[in-house]
Amino acid sequence: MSNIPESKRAAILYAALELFAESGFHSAPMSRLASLADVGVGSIYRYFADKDELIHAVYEQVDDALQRDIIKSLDSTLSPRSQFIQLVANLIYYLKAHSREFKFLEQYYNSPYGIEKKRVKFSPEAFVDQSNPIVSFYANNVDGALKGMLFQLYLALTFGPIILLVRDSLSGLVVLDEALIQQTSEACWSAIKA
Amino acid sequence: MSNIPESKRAAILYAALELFAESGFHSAPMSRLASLADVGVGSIYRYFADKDELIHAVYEQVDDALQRDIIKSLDSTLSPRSQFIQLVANLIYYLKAHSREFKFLEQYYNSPYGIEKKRVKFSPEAFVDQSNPIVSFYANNVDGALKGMLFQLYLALTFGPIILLVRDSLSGLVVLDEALIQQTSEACWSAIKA
DNA sequence: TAGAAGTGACGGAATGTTCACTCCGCAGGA
DNA sequence: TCCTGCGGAGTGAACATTCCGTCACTTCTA
Repeated sequence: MSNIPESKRAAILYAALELFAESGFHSAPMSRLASLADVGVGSIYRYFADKDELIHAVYEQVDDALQRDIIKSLDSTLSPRSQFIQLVANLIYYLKAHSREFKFLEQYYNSPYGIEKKRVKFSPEAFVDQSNPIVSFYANNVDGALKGMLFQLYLALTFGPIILLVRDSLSGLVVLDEALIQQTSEACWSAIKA
Repeated sequence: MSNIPESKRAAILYAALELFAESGFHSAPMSRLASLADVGVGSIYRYFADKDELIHAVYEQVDDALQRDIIKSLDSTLSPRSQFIQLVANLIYYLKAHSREFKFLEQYYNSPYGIEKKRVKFSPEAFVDQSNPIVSFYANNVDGALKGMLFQLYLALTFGPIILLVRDSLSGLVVLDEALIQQTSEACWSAIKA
């Protein structure tokens, strides 16, 4: 019950994020994970029932951190336009700086593991949950600044371009500098503003 | 040399598309593919050197068909706006109607298999290839109708939302009816128009 | 033209490899 | 001397790929 077990658990999670992001779930043997985390194979199973549980645990951690960053970037005293542009720009900066997390999330949501999570997080019913700051941004539509679209369409128009662009940036196809990030944020705003 | 071998090859490709789209590359054993295609395991290896070659062959087929559909949908006699909206709407219809192809392509481009293809197809250098109708649409920028952005950004703003929306439609999170498709096309246009 | 011999597509059992997961003995603290 | 967290060899299952006998069909020959 000391914090040593927790730090071992943390080491496993950290190594798992790196290995999964780099190699994909299917090419990340538990044995390789063990040596990367500097831990015996058996010890991994002391903290996680199986590989699936480990994958979900990594997701929870990554998602928590991302969520916290997004919330931090929203400032409801700003105009809707400024609020939105700040949100998009911040998100791009974050994902660019956390490429492991980005790659992991992409995999997770595109695998059987993440399907259920996606459904819960992004369903039309989730649109009612005002405690989520992103949801409430779209739902409140302050001053009628937005076009008045389906929640799903807002999400697609906002996150779709971001995802592709960050992907390209990680592949080296594009240099995501400040100017480009600004331009992207504004273009996304054009797509959803009234 | 009769056409029987070719039709067996075609049967394997067809079954592979279905199986890969449904189960993913890693959960699609060759044995299951064989029984789905109504073929012996050994026969698959008569037509394809290994699983990788098969995956790439499926990709070529799927991509060809998609390319042909896109080209068909472009009509350079229309205004840039109409041309673009038709392109987007058509693409959404196509992907919605060809969910197997869509799922396959998503997997392919997000796996080690497709990385090289993506680099070749979507690199900044590809922006010069005027024989590709999509490229020339952005590159020519008739009447200065577009904002004048990086090729990569055009692609992200156009295809990003489409991909997310079609994904949601396939998960049943959204009903992609004609009105929504129209709305999406116009929103994408707002993002890139001058 | 009957039948023998050759050809190559085909199926699927057999093989070897890779992995997730288990089990058992060990080290060190109480 | 217990007890507890640990490591890593061992186990069995799943899989890609190979190998070889079978069979339908063609070509040759008397």
